Amino acid sequence: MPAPLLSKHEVLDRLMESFRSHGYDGASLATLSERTGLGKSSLYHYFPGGKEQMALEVLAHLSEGLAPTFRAVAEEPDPRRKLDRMLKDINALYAGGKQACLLERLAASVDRERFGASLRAMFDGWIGAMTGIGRAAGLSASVARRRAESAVVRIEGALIVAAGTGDVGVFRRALDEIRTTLLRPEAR
Amino acid sequence: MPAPLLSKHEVLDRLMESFRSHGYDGASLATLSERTGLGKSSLYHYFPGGKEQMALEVLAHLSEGLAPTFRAVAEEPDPRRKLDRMLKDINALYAGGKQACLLERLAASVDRERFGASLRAMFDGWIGAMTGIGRAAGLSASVARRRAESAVVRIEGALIVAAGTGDVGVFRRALDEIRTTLLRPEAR
DNA sequence: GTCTATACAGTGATAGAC
DNA sequence: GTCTATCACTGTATAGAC
Repeated sequence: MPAPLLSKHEVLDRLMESFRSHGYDGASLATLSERTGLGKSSLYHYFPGGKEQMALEVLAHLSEGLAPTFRAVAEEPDPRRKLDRMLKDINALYAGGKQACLLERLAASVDRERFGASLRAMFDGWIGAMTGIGRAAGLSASVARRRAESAVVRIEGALIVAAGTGDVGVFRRALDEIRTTLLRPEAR
Repeated sequence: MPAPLLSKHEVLDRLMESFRSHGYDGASLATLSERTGLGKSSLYHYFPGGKEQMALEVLAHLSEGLAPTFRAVAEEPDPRRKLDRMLKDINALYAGGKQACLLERLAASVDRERFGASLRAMFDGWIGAMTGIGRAAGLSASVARRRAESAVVRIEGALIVAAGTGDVGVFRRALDEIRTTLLRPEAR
């Protein structure tokens, strides 16, 4: 979208990075301007709705960025490899537990109500994708769904605890736990 | 501490409530002043260090508020009842999943580095208390500790996902999962 | 499209009267 | 101890030149 420096893709990447590291309330237009290299005016040219619109578009951008992972997971026939692919991409997305989650940052913001619908859609899509992995492994719908929800819960929680304790090992152990439990056969 | 209206205990309660609902960055001195009924000057009279000091003292206040629970859990002889007591108090603290966690809010703030040591101590204390429950049930130190960490991770994550999806059922299910798995005998 | 300049409310924080 | 008034600054957001 800008003729000159950055593509819209790159701009959204940098905005996302800013929101993730500073939080939505903590990211000022000054930081956003600095990180993107765009003046405040240019920022408003692209996002007339201000910070709120930026966050909304960043959410959509993240959703698009996640699509290839979800697609690859859906197309991979082997359940075990579905899960490995998902966990690998998640580990990369959060830089091994060092990077915060955009969804959490927005869910904790003062404008959270404005993001409600988008956040819900993102969480549901994510849990849905994890549910699909369990289903492919032969789990019942209810168990697959319950475990998927638990997996997403652990990932979000691990990021918090890792940040709070300064120990990214928490995140690694959470992923390991998911790896060894998500597809475990149901007891009967 | 104030001769007139509110005790320091009550002031800290209200500050905590403000930080939890608005986030650290989202809670302005104006809101803090309104919620406590204290003018900004009075606020600075009690907390010369400003917002940062308020958050630090609120953390200490929370720690004191949690002490009775931890003590009761430690003194209760039956492991099962230890756990039930802990989960009951946690459920109350977070209002069944409707209230955010102060630790998360501070860990996500722009001033997070200033809270680092206190946050780490709080998380460690919490995980330690949960570990004690597992130990009392005969679990090995390593398993008890791993499960305790996982429990705290789930609680934090469930609060995020519950807020993001608008479904407090997530929180209830997370507590249920902890109730049924934390003390499970180790496989051999 | 991007720049400089700026409006104006709100921010954290302080001073001094009472 | 609390008030009113105010500080310097940053916040989001716009206007208008180029």
